[in-house]
Order: sequence, then structure tokens, then C-alpha cells
Amino acid sequence: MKVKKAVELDKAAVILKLLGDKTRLTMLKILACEDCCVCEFVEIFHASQPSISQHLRKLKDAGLVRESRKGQWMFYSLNKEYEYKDYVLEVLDALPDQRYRLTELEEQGKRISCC
Amino acid sequence: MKVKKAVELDKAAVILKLLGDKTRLTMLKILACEDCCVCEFVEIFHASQPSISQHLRKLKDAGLVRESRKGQWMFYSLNKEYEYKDYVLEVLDALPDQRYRLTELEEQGKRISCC
DNA sequence: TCATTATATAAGCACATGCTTATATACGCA
DNA sequence: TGCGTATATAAGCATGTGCTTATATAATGA
Repeated sequence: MKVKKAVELDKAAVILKLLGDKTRLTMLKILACEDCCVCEFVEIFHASQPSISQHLRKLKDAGLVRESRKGQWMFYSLNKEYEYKDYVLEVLDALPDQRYRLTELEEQGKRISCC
Repeated sequence: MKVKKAVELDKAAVILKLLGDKTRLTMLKILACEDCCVCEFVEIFHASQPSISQHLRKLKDAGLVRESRKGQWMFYSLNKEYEYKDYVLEVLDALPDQRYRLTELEEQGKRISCC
């Protein structure tokens, strides 16, 4: 994977700052595999629900992720239309796979799959 | 360029946070081309000398850059031994070339070349 | 309609960050 | 040795960040 379009420095700095948080970085790495809902992230990170919500909001405000309601759950996914999606994916690419976190959830019966 | 070794999430977050500042990100992109001394950065960024010094210190403390004195000037360079150098270079790779900043300095006769 | 569950948002707080000003240190040169 | 230039460092301050607690909103199901 090779980013084609150059990413302006200002934009890159903003993106990297967003990614420069362990929770958000991990969230994105997970979302690169599968969509997730808020309560799954709460389980995964052993964090409070507002804390998770606030991280997701930052990612959403910046355009990196999208949300879509499914019943009572709000699912988040990487925004495929995001202008710098390729860049973000490249940055994520070097990180270790986080799929095991979802597997763990599954084993605990805490994975939300609906509709 | 493709990062071979996976970068642990914690480390990646710390690195990306460091890069998530426009001044430091630009510094690194410049250093990817050529070594620079503090006073050149001061010119380039129209910033105060302590401010530049403090950014460079963060990069040095994290291991991304090295310093070496040449006469009265302190030159900074990318640390070739840095464990995650490939990762950093990959992140920088997508950014527009900043060589023109050095060219500008040169034209103003403000480029420091010594020894 | 009401209780439950999932989520978002607001307010407050502790701590981090990046700048400024002031000062110390180091080198080169007369 | 003393001055000018380059750099580092310390202290102070305004602002940003990420958490917490408290509360509001939304959907589900009895």
C-alpha cells in the first residue's frame, strides 16, 4: 500500500495527533477489521462509556469514522469516503493485528451482532 | 517502503503523538533530506529559539534524532539507529517535499554549512 | 406507558503541552 | 580574557486533553 496523493503537512499533523492516543489508535486498528459498537469498545478497553464515546466523537468529527444506528446500538466503521483514508490505513498497517480482541469478546459472549 | 517489523501499539501511539505537531513533523520531514542546525529551524519556522530547542529536545529524548556539535552550531539529524526509523520514514513519505525551505534559506544566504 | 439498556453530552478537574521571558552555558575570535 | 553568537534550560502561564460524574436522549420490550 502506497499513498498516492501527498498529504499536506497541516492535515497530516492533525491526523497524527488524533492517532497519537493509544485508545484511538487501537480503535482504528480494530475498525480496520470490523465494525464495532460503543459497548464493545467499553468492554475491550475496560474504560467508561463516556470516555469511549468521547474518543469516537473526535474520530467522527475529524471524518475518520462514521456511525450508524442498528437498533439500540450505535455501530462505528472506518469512513470509506475519508479523504486521507489511505494514509491512515498505511499508518495502521504496521501495527499488530487486533482481531484477537474481537475473538476474546466473542468467547465471552459479549460480541454484538445484530440485524 | 514497507515496515517489516510490527510496531507495538504503545510505541506507535507515542511516536504518532510526537509527529502530531506541525513544527516537529515538518522538522523531521526536512531532516529526512538534510541535517539542520537550530538557527536554521528558527529561520524556517519564524519561531523563537527556545521553542525550537524544546521541540528538538523532545525528538532527541525519544530517540528520533541525534545532535552533533559543529563549531558553535548544533546540528540535528535523523537517528539512523532508531528502532522505529522505518516506520517514521513511512509516515513522512506521504508528505510533500520540504526541500524548498532549505533552498529558500540558501537564497537568503542563511544556510549554515560548516567544516 | 414505564423500566431497561445503550449512547451522547455537559461540566468540572487534574495534568500535559507549547509558548514566553529570563538566564546559563559553550564556542569562536579579537 | 572578554565579547558576540548559538544553544540549552528553567520557570511561569494560558490552553488543550482526557478523564470523571451527572444527566439527557433514544430504542426495546414487558
